[in-house]
Amino acid sequence: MTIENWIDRFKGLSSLPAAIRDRLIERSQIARVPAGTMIFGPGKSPDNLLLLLEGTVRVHQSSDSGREIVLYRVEAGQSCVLTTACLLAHEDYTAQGEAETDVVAVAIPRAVFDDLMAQSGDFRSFVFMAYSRRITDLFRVIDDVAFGRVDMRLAGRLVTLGKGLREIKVTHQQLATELGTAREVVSRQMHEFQRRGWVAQSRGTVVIEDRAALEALSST
Amino acid sequence: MTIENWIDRFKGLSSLPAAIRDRLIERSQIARVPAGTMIFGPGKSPDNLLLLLEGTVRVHQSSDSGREIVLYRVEAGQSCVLTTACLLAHEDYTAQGEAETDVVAVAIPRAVFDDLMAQSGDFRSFVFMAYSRRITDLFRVIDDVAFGRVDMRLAGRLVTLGKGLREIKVTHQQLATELGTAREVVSRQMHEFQRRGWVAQSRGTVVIEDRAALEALSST
DNA sequence: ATCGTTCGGTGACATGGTCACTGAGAGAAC
DNA sequence: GTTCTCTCAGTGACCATGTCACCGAACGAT
Repeated sequence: MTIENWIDRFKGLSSLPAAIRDRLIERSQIARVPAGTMIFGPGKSPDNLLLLLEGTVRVHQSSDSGREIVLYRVEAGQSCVLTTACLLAHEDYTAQGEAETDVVAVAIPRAVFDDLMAQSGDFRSFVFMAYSRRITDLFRVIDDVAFGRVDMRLAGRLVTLGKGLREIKVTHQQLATELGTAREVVSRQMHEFQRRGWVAQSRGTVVIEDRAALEALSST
Repeated sequence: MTIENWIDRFKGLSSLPAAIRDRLIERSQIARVPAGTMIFGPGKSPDNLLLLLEGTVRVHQSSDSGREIVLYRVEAGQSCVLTTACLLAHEDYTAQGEAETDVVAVAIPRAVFDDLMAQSGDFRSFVFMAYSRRITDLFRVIDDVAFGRVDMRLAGRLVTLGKGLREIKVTHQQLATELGTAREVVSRQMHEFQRRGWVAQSRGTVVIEDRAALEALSST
């Protein structure tokens, strides 16, 4: 699949009529963003809707006190759609989005987005479906933070961050940010996981020794 | 203002062209819902977009363990817009909306909503503006729950629930649900507020004795 | 090899959540 | 009015989590 055929990488867009597809391809641009770039954030509202072709965007929120929490990730094949509310409503979010890896994305200008919303029911469905997904993510975060236990959440996060690999490059501080907790709390839990033989650790890396045990704990 | 002129009660809708306004009025219905009714929730996705004319809808989330947290309130002049994502994406939310008072609302059927999204840029702006507001609310909840202190949050909630009145009809359990915490925690904090002379309590009611002190604490 | 920085470990303490139980208040039933 | 019952609030003990202060180990740069 060439990069020009990017539309078919988005499930909800492949059913668009040919005329709309052509306009979309013609009026949008491919953007390449290096890892670490802040894509949107306080005082930096994006003027495009991004559809990710490669890489991931991590969206997180920082508190005044310096603690942070990861809200969700935008993966390849998904869109930064919550920013469109911001984009169209001229309102600033306190959340910020950062390229976690090098990112390749389709940038759809605001005016084109608005046209498509007007002209295509399929595009509207695509957008609302993406909204639905993100809002569900946010509900999940609220549930976890308000009612979840740190050990379960940490175990689950290790499994998903591991993506099936044995070794994860991540610091305790980064894990704390994932969960919205403090580094010391992660250190203590990781120590306990290590004691049980579920993980092995060295500076900046975690090795998963017993994925099943972590999964079991995370779904208690 | 008669109830037929409800459109002008919604800031973002009053600029709609006359033709659209007429269609909207013609194809929507006024719904009256008694206090306590569950308007949407797990397994009950609404098939209308509701615009509130009178009353308030409280949207909250329940955990498996029985604890609950209030996510936001929809007031008169606002819309239950997050449910439209659900409505159009056929996806169930875990959150539920409940009429907190008797509610009078305009019910816009799904098909009409979709037509309006296609035909009116002003309507699209209205919808995205409402989204933006709700999502900002959710970010705020996450920030509070993850990083906030309960004494500050409780003080703030007492002030807003009080709406300027001296006396609030609310139980400790209800206050706990507002904040997503446990009743005992609220009882202890209320005891402390009482000791400081900021509130007086009796069964099921709280009297605010020193609003300024509560406000000061809530914005520490 | 040394220095400076980042990362992780740890103890003491404060805050918040859970559990088990108590008694007080208010309306219903008698 | 008295009693019964149910909801609401208070409390102590304990556990989980967050904060603070500080330490040493690991690593990269020079």
